[in-house]
Amino acid sequence: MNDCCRPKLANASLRDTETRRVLLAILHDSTGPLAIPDIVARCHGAGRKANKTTVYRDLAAMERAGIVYRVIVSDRKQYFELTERGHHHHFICLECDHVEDILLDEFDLAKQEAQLVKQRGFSVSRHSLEFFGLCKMCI
Amino acid sequence: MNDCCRPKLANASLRDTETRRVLLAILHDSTGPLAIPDIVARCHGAGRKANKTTVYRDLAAMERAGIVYRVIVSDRKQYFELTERGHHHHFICLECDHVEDILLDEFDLAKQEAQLVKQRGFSVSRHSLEFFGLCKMCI
DNA sequence: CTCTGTGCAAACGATTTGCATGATG
DNA sequence: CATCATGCAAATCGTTTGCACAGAG
Repeated sequence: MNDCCRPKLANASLRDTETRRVLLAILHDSTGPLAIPDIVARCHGAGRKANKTTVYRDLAAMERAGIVYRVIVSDRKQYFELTERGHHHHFICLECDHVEDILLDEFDLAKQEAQLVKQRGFSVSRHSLEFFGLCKMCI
Repeated sequence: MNDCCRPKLANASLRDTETRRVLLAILHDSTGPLAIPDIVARCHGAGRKANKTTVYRDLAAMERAGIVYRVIVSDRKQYFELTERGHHHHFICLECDHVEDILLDEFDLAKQEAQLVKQRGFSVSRHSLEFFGLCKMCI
């Protein structure tokens, strides 16, 4: 069932372990980015009693390999999602911390980035756009 | 010198204390949002040996009063800036964590927000847009 | 004088690190 | 069987809380 992950790991010269396969399956089944404590819980729920340290290290390794993406969202927790989901933005509920994907046209953000490079001398590698508010459950 | 802060505190029915005046002066002198550990250090540097707990509480109180704004930027640290700086966006250096203000036209972000409300049923109260990369010092 | 602000120590929660053991390729 | 992955305990670091004392209005 999780066999679809094997090539991803192999391509990245990462060893094929049960924990990594479960992690990828969890991210695959999610409709939005997940925080690590949550991922650890789901891991245990799925019958894989992985240690949190391992989860942190595996996600970091898979991020280095480009398989997962670290989402810089709100304070205090880091979220992860599958890179294959592609670039998009997020809506974050201020009440329950739920994070949901938002797909937008990239309007003139790219142009703005180019301008930053020219005018301020930064090297801009990516951007993130988040909307904050209350989700349907919390309104 | 910090007397300019007094009316702000009074208007918010917050007591006029040395720590609060120093905090406002520090934020006033900064060209971008500051993280609390940094603010505490600057506080001590300015001769006000305020306890970090007090700094956390004062900034929270001033945020409640609308005087300062809590910036949701990267992970693990919360940043603050003066509300009077107005709405803008940020550039964050991935190397040194330096945060700098970015002024952009609000292009169609407002329109996008309205769409979110209509299409997804969220209540959106604000957004944040950040650009990540390397600052001039770190390139 | 009363209520709010402050300091200190301890608690918390996410994340990281060191080290010994286990499994993969 | 060499190398990489894992588990466990302890350390870090930003942040929060409880409680007693001090200062502003």
